[in-house]
Amino acid sequence: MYAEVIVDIAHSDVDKIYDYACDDKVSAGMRVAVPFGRSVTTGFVIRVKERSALESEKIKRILRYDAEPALNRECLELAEKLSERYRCPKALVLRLFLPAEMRTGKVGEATRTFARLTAEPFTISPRAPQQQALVAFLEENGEADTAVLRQRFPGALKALSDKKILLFEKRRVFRDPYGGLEGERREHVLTDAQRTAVEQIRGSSKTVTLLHGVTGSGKTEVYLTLIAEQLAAGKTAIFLVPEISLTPQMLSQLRARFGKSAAILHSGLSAGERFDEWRRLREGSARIAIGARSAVFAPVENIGLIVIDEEHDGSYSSESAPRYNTFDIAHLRARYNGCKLVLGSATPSVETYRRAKEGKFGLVTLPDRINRRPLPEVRLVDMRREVRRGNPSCFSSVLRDKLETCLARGNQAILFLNRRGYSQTVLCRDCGYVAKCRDCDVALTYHREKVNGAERDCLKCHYCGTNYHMLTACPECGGVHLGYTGTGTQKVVAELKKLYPSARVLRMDVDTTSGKEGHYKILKQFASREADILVGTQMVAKGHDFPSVTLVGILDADMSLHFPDYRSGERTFQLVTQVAGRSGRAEERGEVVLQTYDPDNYILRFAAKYDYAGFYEHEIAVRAGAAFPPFARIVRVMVVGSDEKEALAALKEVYEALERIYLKNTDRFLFFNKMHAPIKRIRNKFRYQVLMRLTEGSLLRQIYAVCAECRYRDTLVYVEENPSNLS
DNA sequence: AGCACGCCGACT
DNA sequence: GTCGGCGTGCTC
Repeated sequence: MYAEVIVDIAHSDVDKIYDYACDDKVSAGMRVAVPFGRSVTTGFVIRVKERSALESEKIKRILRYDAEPALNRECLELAEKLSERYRCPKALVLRLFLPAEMRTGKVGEATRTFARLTAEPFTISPRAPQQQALVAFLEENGEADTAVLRQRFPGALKALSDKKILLFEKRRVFRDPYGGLEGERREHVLTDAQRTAVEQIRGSSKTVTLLHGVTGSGKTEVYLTLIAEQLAAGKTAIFLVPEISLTPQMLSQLRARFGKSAAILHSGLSAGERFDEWRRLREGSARIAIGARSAVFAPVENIGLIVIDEEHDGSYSSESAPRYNTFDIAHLRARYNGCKLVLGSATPSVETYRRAKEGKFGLVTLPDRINRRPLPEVRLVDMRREVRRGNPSCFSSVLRDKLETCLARGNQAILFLNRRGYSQTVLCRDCGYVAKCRDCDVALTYHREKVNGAERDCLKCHYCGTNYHMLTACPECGGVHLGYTGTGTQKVVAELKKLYPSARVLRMDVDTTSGKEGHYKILKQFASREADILVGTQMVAKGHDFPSVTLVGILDADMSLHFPDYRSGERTFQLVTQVAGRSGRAEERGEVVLQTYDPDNYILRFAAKYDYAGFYEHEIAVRAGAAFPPFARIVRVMVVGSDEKEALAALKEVYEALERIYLKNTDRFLFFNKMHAPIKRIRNKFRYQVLMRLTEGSLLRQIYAVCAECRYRDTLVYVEENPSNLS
């Protein structure tokens, strides 16, 4: 027998099939160890065959193989498609299907030792109550984990073991990442609207259905009902959420509902736990995979439903090779399994909503919050008038009034500002110098933090993370008149403390949420009312449910509006709607103050009225008029390298190859040019781009092929489709 | 990815 | 004369 093997080396030179001799126990999908060159490598069997076309003296033998296949038929076919589609080595795609722990081999199977009583007769001294108790415990339970026994009956375990009264057995166990996270089981009563939604999705003839429900409309209950149905029918399910939504509350809710049939794959797990969750799915003892983007590759078979919650969320696109899109993978898997794919959002992406309106996707709507609770009222505040009235602070007088009322009533408030640090930039008022990072073409942000009670200030690069000492004088002209522009979350907190010394303020941004449970700690503190005001960046906008929050302040709604990106309007609408949705989720009606320098902006106007349909109609007309996606495709080829000369050579080569495509197909191009990337350098790597706008996608294959050909020692060339970030 | 082979510069 | 630089090419 011969096995066709892909070696687990992510390099295009070795991205081909190698034949190895093997015995008949080897099957497709298995991981194998093979001699390769003069070393031994891991590989994946993609096919087994009777004979090989190669001369037999060239063929080596498989050294070792796993007991059972790690990858099923579906994974192998999907991997093949994806490596074609993204023009990347098959090894790179195959890795997506396996937990990283499996490759590094650092994690083994966990074992526990279980003890039971011997069948031989024995007696125990009445003077040893611990030993008596342990024996009684085992008589009742049959057997028990020695770790438990050691803890409950200290000392007795060793004594009984020495007397040969106990028999031990070592067994493989799955690590349980939820230690004590049992959550309480509760009734799941659907509202009429939810029941109708469930029926509509169930009855739809379409593979993909968009569940468009306003914030607080109870979409999660709809997903869970549909998932439970599939489990009852003996099928499996995949439930995808943005990483940040995997809060302990959500996990315990899922655990309470689905018990151990749910496997949760998230970044907070230890390597061993993640590995075991993956194995429980592969072996079928867990049948729902819940997790962020990468869980779309979960090793489940016979899928009955795939859900992508918060469908519009940017975290569903992979930022590193292979740059896959979660929806594409989910769609392929749904079609392979003949099951439904549900996309849920209060603010669907324009692209998704368009496909739903055109009838390509089913469309199901939850127009009201649960129990018809009203959405919070949004007040647009014109910050230009505040400035004219002599209020230079980042809080309008309206916001201050409402904050005072909110605090006086014992409620909580959330203030949202999408900029971390204290001030955005530091500049010299004498010569105009702006502090910049040494390794990036980026202005530094001023940070002022309390560390162990002492104020510490520094300059931080938000692209590479480097810290610099704060300036005392301008390095260019020696001037000492330094100025600060742009307010960040740290400054907001400082101002709040000045205005309301007794208010307890928490800050949530990447600087306060380090560590694997960083988010959770802050959210828990706020939920248990250890603080009155939560100040944060966009991470405060996502799906949290704080019943006491009755006021949301959006300090600078224009920030994301003026990003040089065709999706900035869409993103602003989503952000404003999502963060506004945090207000008034319980009995008391919520309020939102939306501060802007552009109060007539249509995006903000529609967001203030929660008018998604209005926003969509306007936005789609703008996109059609300007020939932007979904009416065109933006393709950016990035050339990134630390050697400027080599990067430029790569740019020249790839540009010339792309130009040949362009010249043959000018009718399909709306734009074609090469240039510096807007940020010319990040982490000391020079960045260039070829930017294209195409009328349709048929040339993409050629573009990917051209980039795959362009190989340099130290320069990366890659393709981005409709990039969400053009920096 | 490794690792060998192979062809040109400064050294005991 | 040799040691060693890393460009090029191969691994079933």
